[in-house]
Amino acid sequence: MAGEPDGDGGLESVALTPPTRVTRSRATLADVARLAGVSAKTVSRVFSGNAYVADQTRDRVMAAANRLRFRPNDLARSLRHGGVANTVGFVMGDITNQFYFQVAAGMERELAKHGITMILAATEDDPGSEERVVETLLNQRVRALVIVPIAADQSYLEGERQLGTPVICVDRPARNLVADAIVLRNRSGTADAVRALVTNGHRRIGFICSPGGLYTHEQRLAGYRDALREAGVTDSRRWERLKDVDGRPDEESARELMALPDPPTAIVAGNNHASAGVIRALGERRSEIAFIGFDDFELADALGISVIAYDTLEMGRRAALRLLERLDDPTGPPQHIEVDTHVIARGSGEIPPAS
Amino acid sequence: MAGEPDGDGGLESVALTPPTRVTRSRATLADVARLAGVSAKTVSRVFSGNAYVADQTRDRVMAAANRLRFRPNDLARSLRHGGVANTVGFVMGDITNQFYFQVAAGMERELAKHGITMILAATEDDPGSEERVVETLLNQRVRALVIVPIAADQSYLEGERQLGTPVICVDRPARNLVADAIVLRNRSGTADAVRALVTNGHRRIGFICSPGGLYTHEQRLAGYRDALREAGVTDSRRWERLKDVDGRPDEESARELMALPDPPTAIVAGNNHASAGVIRALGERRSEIAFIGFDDFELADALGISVIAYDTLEMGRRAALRLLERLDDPTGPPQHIEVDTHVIARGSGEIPPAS
DNA sequence: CTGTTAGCGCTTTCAT
DNA sequence: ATGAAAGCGCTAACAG
Repeated sequence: MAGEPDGDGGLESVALTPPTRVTRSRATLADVARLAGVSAKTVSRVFSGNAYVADQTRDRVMAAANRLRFRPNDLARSLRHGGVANTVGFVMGDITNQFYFQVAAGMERELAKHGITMILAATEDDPGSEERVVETLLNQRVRALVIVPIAADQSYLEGERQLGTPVICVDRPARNLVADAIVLRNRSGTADAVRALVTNGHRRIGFICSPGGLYTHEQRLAGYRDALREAGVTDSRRWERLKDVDGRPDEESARELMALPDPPTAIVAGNNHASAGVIRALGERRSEIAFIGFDDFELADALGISVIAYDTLEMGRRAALRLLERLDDPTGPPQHIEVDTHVIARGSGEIPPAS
Repeated sequence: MAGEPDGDGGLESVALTPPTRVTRSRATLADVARLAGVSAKTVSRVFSGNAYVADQTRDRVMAAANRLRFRPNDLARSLRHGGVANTVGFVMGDITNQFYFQVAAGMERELAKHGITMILAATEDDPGSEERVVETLLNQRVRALVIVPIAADQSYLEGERQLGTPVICVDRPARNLVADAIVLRNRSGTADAVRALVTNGHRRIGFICSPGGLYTHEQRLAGYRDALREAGVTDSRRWERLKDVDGRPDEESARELMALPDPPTAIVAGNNHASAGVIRALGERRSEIAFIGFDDFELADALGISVIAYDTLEMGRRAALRLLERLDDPTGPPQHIEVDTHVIARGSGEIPPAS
């Protein structure tokens, strides 16, 4: 029992710490202070950085800290410091959707620069779970919340906002809550694509997108209609296929359009799932019918597929920047920020109508 | 200025909330206790769930809590509870790589079932930043660490492990650290694909993959060689193109192979970047040369590209499960877990050699 | 069933 | 430049 089996004697007679505990527990500020022969506050000063500590004292503290593998406890630090952690919560929808993760990536990069870490949570696109998930994050005292709203209503967050927790919505605006929103240029972005097709001579242009009812999809549908109205096409409803309306998956919708007596000469997909469906449906006829899809995807360039693209990382970055501004100054009206979209011409969207 | 321009007046006179305080601060347990006329501990019991509290008392507490918008502070709770938070840290490499995010997704889903939240951090594939990033997480007292190792050595984590923080490595094993590892069946998975090509009559099979030096890529290369050796092909080195060896990007490597006097009749790509390069290089000749790529990708099915696939979510899930086991029982030897891979035949890999 | 006391690890006063 | 005491919000360990 006695005898210092681990040979840490020999140094400046540090018999201060108990010999050999079976489960060595983590060293605390006080442990370091004891070993260094200073007060806890001095150790605190060394680790907080911004304070006057004599170089010699600092060295002694650091030596003791390293020896004990001391690691400051951010939990305690945060608690003492107003009870707010140095974290930000991000509430995504379907966690396997890479769009959300790209947003998360953009956020993380920006937040990391400011020493803020990100806590992740997912609603799995279940409206009912949103409030519960948000609560988990709030209980962890995140400094701000970035969410992709899925519940019908975000008014439950009003109290938090008043308590000083900024809420930033991504991809869709919040409902019944004063919050900043970072969304895509959905409507005019889609209109741009349709206009390009019209310019190229197309008049019969299909629009395929499911599910309906989502903010983004509604906006894109509106953009599609805008452009066709401008072009004087009055019967565009005939070419619209929205799953919630007709209950058909996108691929089938595309086949259906192609089977019409006067099939569309061009098709626009409202998201990348719809794109996949259309591309499958087109099959060998990919070179006959023009196609543009909303959302870029891997290898789309290698395959010559034109898309309405945007910088997903940028969305996250903007969310993070807005959030940092809010932390600095919580006042001011909510901002509605649109992230730009642009049509990338890769071939499929430039196919002229077969005459 | 006055006059409620937006007309949200007229609703049920909601003057319950105090008029307008400039900075209302967050309610604490003590506040709730005071309002409910009970002790703090009783409120604590109500919110911890597992304790005997009279129904009537509970109701009174809940009423007070709701009135004050009370929200338990997990920071304080964790501090009191051994100073360990209910979080797990995940250290990814390049945060924009969707592979890592799929892993994160699988983890999140499993951890969420156990009420554990995930904190995210990225090394951006910079070996030098790994230790710093890990430190940030450890200071937040995560209960466990899941990392995609990038630094040359993980021995700096040995102390933490001894202190009871499990470390799980994903995609690559750790070096100089006792830690569980969840990796893909890289070697035999690649061999499977090459064997399928051989069975189909191919003998000249190219392998393209960059960068070299990574564990995963080395394993896959070894699998490729295994299968060719089995088939009695002795000059396979001629068909290998590894960026760190020849400094060429994958697409160029593929063109180079195709330009040989006796070009390969089949090509295997060692990761999805390499796949993109090969597909670009193949271009119109996609129907002549067989191709199989490691890593599945979006729309690969729609495009008829055969791949060596695996369940990325499963990787994350396995990491989470292993982690939960370790939390229960920190002892036991490190496990090396391989997640299965399988060849998905979609056409490109089944093209016979041109004779 | 409920309350009191003490303290988790740290930092903010205020001294010195 | 350093230290002592108090307390952030919560919960074990005891009472009662």
